[in-house]
Amino acid sequence: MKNYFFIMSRREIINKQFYFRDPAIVAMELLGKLLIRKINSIELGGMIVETEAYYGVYDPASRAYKGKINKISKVMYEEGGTTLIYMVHGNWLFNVITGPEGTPSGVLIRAIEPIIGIKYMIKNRGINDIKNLTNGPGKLCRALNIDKSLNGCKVYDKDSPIIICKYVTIDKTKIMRSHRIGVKEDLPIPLRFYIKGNKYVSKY
DNA sequence: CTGTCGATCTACT
DNA sequence: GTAGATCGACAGG
Repeated sequence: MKNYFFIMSRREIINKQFYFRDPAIVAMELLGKLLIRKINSIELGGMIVETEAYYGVYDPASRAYKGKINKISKVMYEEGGTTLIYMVHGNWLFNVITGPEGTPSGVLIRAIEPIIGIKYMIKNRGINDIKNLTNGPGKLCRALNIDKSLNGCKVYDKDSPIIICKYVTIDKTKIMRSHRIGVKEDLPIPLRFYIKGNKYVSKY
């Protein structure tokens, strides 16, 4: 745990207003932030290196495209900074809601770089390969022991089991964007953001 | 690359 | 009750 004191000295939870903005802006600015999962007294976490933005009702790839039709799309209407977790293809995916209450948009966290509690993540994932620990949306949920019981948490609340903190600032020239992965019908603008050259990004 | 396994929800029998 | 769909992961060739 070589950077432990550095990390702790930097720890500062991002305020609620951060999430009350356009999902693409939030997705971009979440790169380089620290995602921390608290389980009793232990902590697991890492730096966010890949995200995707989703625009509620205007977005055919969004679960809220057809309105408040199920549990997932209802959570999307909650206020910014709320967690949204749902199952796809047998994997939990972790999202953070953006915008004020009533605007169904959010950011999918696709990959993190493991930093805190790596040995516990190895245990949760059942593999030793560090670079494959959290380089995918389903993988990072398993590594951090995230499931639907964590739906509706506030990532800006210090007592929440999942929080997001300031960490490092990513140089604009290192922020790359592309089209989203796995969606059948994407919007014309690229909404996937990732850190150039980071080896924990899921693809490319 | 290709197929299989996967947990949950929806929409029909 | 169960088939079908879904923003993945993995093993195998």
